[in-house]
Amino acid sequence: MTKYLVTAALPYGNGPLHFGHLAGVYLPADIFSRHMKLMGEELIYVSGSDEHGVAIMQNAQKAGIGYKEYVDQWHQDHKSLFDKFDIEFDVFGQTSAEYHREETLKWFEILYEKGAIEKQDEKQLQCQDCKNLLPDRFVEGECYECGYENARGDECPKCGTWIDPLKLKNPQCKFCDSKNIKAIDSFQWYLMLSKYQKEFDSWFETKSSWKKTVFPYVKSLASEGLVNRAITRDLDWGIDVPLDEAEGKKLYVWFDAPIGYVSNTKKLFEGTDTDYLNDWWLNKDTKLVHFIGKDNIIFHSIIFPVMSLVSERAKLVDDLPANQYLNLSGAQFSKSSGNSLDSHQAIDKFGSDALRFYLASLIPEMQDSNFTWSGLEVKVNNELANNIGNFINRCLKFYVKNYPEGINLTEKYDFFETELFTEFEKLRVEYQNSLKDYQFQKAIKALMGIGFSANQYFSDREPWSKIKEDVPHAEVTLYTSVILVYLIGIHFSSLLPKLSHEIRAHFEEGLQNENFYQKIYQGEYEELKSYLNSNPLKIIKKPKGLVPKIDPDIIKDLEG
RNA sequence: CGCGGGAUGGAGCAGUCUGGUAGCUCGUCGGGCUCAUAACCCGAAGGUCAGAGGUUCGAAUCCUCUUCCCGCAACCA
Repeated sequence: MTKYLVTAALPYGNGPLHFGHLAGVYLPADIFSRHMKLMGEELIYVSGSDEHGVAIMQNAQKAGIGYKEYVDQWHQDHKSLFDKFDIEFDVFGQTSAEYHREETLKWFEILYEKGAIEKQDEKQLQCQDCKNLLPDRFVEGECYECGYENARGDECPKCGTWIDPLKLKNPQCKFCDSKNIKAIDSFQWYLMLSKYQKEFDSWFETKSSWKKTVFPYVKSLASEGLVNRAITRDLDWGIDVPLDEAEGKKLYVWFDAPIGYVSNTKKLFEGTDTDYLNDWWLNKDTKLVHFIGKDNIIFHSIIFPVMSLVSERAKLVDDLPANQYLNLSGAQFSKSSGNSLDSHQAIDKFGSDALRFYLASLIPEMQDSNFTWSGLEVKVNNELANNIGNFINRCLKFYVKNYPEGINLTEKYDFFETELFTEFEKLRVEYQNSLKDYQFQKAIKALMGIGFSANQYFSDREPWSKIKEDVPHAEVTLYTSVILVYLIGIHFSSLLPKLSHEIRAHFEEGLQNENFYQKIYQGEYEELKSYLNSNPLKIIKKPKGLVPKIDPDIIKDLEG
């Protein structure tokens, strides 16, 4: 039995999450996970905070608090944002936790024993005033290619040259601004990716079906030869390198971060009979899917797979549905340049249905997409509210007004034999197949199509006039439409869980039961049929507009 | 010639792998309806698919070149 191990890139515990993170990673992974679970698949959705690295150290120092305290704050902040967005992880842990350290050390030890990790000497810059070692980003100077004065230690922003920090002219320490910098002899441990080129190539060949923003890119990188990477740093925040001669060195954040997927799974099953390795990470029936943004492709397609291959503590990734970027008004989200917005404020103002709907429609599957406030207004008001929200409202209100006790028509009418139902099934299958293929735009289109068919049916049959001259005709229309409302409610549960729940809440308890509607989600209607045979279809809650429209004035304010 | 992706009606996108009279959502215009959140339904206008060349009976779709946009190696979805 195939089971699904879904991971979402560990958010870095160093700042607020923005819509790009949500639309690119957490939302698609959440929709996918909810969908597969509803389809009856065994699936876990794993993520957690990524909490090591220099950037965190710097910002914690700036904030004047301890590292652990600092990352705990962001962990809580991210968690609460995910809650508001109805992003439902099975586990959301922390890489600063002890269980993660233990798992990471196991990986290191195995890789080290197998010769995949080697010590190499290297020159490093050290500030002679503050005594800090200065890895790439912590030194600035003059580019030796183009002469640009503020080149960073890794890349010259002007000419794009990949900088060797040792060759920078007039290097300056980013910690204390001192220019008294010397190259000293040092050493680090390297992950010897180049040793595994062959194994990597033959594995990666089998992934040609990955999307074209991923496969050709990785293939071209790999064909240039896998590059060994330093996986230790001279820092005082992180996991200690478990070697005698590595005093004062920590594992580099990018080494331990992906192991976080594994360690968080371990945490999830702690105290149960489930073995996180044999039942999940090493199970050949497990399908491993990493949801990530495009910047993360190399780690998830090359580095972590090679680590897994050698350590044999994880199977290799099966699917890598990496997304492009969601931009804000045409430019990347960036707090430092002011191109940002407060995700918490936004979700508090508009709610998860509206934002999930808009962001899902913006999931940058093949190319960068663009968030705008007016886009939110247009999308939510014109599509979700006018199509779906309005159909539910017009239908339920009319129904309750005329048939407060419900209708039972099964004696003379079979909804499941109608053309409308056939059309519904076609769209439902399209919707679900698209979700399974990570094609979220297509899925939404199919879902909207159901709303359109429903409105069309309702309008064509004019129950408002038929009810005066041909009551049975009107009854069929209303009865059918209310069934559609129920079905729409069920099928929204992966995309908009709140709205879905609110729709279902209008129906009697038996229909609200999760096991009951899950069958329907899967396209099995027997139980629904027998329910309808013996019960009138009754609305138990006074209908009201479920999808409130967004006030254009609020949007104007936000854009102003 | 560093690498990868992209360029399709006013806007946002699908179609490109597996060539055969250009499709979807929104917007616009005209009509209908009044159950409903000024919502819904019907119809119309509007593009020759970044540019040039080539292959072909036929190309948005394959090939070549050009232009422009985005991203790119280790903090950043």
